[in-house]
Amino acid sequence: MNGGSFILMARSRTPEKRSRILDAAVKVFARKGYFGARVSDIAKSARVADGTIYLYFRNKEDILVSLFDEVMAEHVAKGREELRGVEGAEARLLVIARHHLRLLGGNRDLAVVFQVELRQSTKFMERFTAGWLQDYLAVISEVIEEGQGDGTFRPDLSRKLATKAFFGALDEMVTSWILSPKHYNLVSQAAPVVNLFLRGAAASEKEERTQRALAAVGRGRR
Amino acid sequence: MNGGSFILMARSRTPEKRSRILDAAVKVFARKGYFGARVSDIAKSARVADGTIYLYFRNKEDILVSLFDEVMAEHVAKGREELRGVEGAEARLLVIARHHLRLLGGNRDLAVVFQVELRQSTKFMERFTAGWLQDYLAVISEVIEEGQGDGTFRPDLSRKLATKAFFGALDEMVTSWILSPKHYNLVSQAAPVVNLFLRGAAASEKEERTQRALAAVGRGRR
Amino acid sequence: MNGGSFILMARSRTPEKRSRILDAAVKVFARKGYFGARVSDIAKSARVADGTIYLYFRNKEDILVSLFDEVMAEHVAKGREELRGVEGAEARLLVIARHHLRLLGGNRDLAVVFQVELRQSTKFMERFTAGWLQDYLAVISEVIEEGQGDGTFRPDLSRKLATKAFFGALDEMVTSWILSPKHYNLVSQAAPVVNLFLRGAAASEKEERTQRALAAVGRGRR
Amino acid sequence: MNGGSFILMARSRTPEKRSRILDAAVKVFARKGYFGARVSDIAKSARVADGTIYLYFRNKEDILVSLFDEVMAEHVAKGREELRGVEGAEARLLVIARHHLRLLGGNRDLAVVFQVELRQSTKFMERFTAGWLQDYLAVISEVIEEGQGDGTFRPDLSRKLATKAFFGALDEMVTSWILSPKHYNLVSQAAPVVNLFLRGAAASEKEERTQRALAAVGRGRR
DNA sequence: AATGAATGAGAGTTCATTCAT
DNA sequence: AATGAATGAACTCTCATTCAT
Repeated sequence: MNGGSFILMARSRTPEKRSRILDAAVKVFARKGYFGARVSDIAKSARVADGTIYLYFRNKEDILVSLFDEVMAEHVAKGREELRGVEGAEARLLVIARHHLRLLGGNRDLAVVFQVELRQSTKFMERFTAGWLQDYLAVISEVIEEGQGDGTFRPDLSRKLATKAFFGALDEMVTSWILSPKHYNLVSQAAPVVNLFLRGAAASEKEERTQRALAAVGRGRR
Repeated sequence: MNGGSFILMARSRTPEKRSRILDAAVKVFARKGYFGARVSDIAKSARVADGTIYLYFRNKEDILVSLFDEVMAEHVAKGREELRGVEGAEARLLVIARHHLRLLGGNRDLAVVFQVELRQSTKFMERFTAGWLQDYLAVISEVIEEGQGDGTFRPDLSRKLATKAFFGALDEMVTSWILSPKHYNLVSQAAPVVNLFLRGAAASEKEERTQRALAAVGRGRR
Repeated sequence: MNGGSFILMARSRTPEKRSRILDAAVKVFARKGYFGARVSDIAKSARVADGTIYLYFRNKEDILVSLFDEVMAEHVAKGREELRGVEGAEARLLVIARHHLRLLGGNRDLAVVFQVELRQSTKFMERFTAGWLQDYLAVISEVIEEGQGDGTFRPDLSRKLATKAFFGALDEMVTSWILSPKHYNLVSQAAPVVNLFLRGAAASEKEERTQRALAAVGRGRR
Repeated sequence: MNGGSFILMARSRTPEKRSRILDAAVKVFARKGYFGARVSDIAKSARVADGTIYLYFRNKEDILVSLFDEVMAEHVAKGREELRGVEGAEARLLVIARHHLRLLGGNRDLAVVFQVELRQSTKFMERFTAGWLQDYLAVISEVIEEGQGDGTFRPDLSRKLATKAFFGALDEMVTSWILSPKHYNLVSQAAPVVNLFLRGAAASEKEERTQRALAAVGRGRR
């Protein structure tokens, strides 16, 4: 016998349906925003009844929070995994940057939800900060500490500040990418961002001298 | 003669009342979030009737947008002013950073609205991006261009990317400050952020050698 | 088997509930007027929640319009039915008059809604006129045409004008009945109205002579 | 001293301003309907301040009621005047019909207000019925009585019913004219309406015989 | 008398959540 | 477990009316 039975079966809660709801939620939240999205929109998009949502999630907010928690859990786990095989603070920062930009650059809707919708309110923000972001920043912070420990990074650098600056730079790459009408590859920005973070924007003294000379010549020519 | 006019005048619409509403809105939006805030909350906080709000603003959204536009207009104008008296790309970046962090570090509620509430939805974000943020980033970008022009900054640097990274770093300082329970001085982070942006996190080669030596000694001691 | 189905079914939208809302609306509109009636009044009277109304109707206006459309659809259909079995323009006019006065004379609330509330604004009026009234007048017009065709009615009569006059007379009977505190039988006016419409108010010449004589005698007596 | 004084004069309430408000009200009520019209719309159209309206009228409803009362007072007075010089019930009915259709046919906005807006609600309707309509119908009724007295009108006619039918016919002419996109002359319908009212729609017996003969010939030909 | 800014009650509508089936 | 009709709290915005000037 197959699915067509006369006997009513208590179909059990399937994790597949749960995922369908979360996937639908990403789409709907990305298009309409958290407050603009109706639970019934998500239900329709997931092809379930409105009430079914509440068998899997406590309420609308729980959908967003679960979405975030689950994506982050996997993301952080995979990140630690990738990091395991890599030596050196600089290389590790690059891994982190690539990992970060790959996740969001690969799914615009998810990126919108993470960059925009999750920052809806201080309530979410605090949850975000107290939870995964803390973990996330801790990973970066550890790498920087390691770099300072082995002399790769400047010892006079506030670890906290550097961590925030690095994260902030990555974050802005994503936000900017979301809002840009152009469809460029986000991951390709990983290396340049890390390079800038490591070497800084200023020319080295030697470079600077060369540069100035060239600039002078350039001015002379005109 | 001033107040004593021959012309009979009804109570007139005062700009003072408008400001009172905007100030109240900052407070209320910061505490409850844009969607959580009721127009009547703002009215109560501004000590006006609900309907009065609509004499000064088209609707709730217009309050948030006006708030943002007006603060930004003043902020950008003052910023350009400050920049006028300063020479050199590095010094100018510092001015920008201090200006940015001073504005938001001086008014936590305003900072919350700018960092969190204005990013409510892609609708606001796009308005934000298409408008003031563009101007804002343009100012940074010009300074970087200038720095590259006179040899202060590395010539191999994507100006766009550097601009985003710089803004992203500053932005993250503010967000982090908002969400931190500690009440540290935000402006004091301007110099370190600019320093990191200019010099990078990596130790210079000379430093690196010294560092490694010290690190080796350190390890030996334990 | 009927009610006991194998298919699981949630509480389903019943047409019965829709009717209950329409019935309630007639009552409430009649008592308070369209603008004076609150949607919540209708909901309460129909013993449903406010929101339920919106499962069956797009908005408040749609209640009134649906009410009208549905009553008219049935009324016109039944009218055509009744007319089918009747021969002769005069008899047919009587059928129309009785049908019209029976509908409204049998339900004072409905009559109020039709005579008063539906004429709220030119918006409704135009809808009314462009739609059902057109049909309604067309039926009358056809009967008059028929009467003129077979010589029963005067050939020198503007069909349009006669139609309007007949409808106007009926309409006024209803309006007057609504506003009268007396509870007389409205249908009983059908025959006199039709008689007046057919024979006119003026005495025939023969009658007139008799009448004048009698009148003269009457005056002499006093 | 003239109007141009430095001293503030208590400009006295001018009847001219009152009329301006009433004229404006007719326009605005006609275009937007009573409920759709805002007091401020009327004020703007009358070129006075919102508050000024309340120096001349108790409230919004009072504007409509005053409008109606004043127009009717003049209309009825003029009507009685016109009637004074006319002898005979038939001629008098014609005078009434022409007078009625002239008033409303000469001012579409006023007609809209009278035919549509004044029938907003049973509240207005009752006021209308209890007041001027009563007077108005009384005039018609008297003429009919007179006609019955002198043998011009059929004695077996319910005076009340005939009055309503006559008024209803006229009323429908106006309503129909308002809603028609065509701009025909309303007064020209007075004579045909009165003729129909007096002679009826039915062919006289003699006519009927002729008619039938002609009809038979007509059918034969085809 | 005139003004028009200010008031605040009020109502239509939406939608997260519940629960009978 | 799944459904989706039903619920009703909640909120924005409008506008008649008031009243300080």
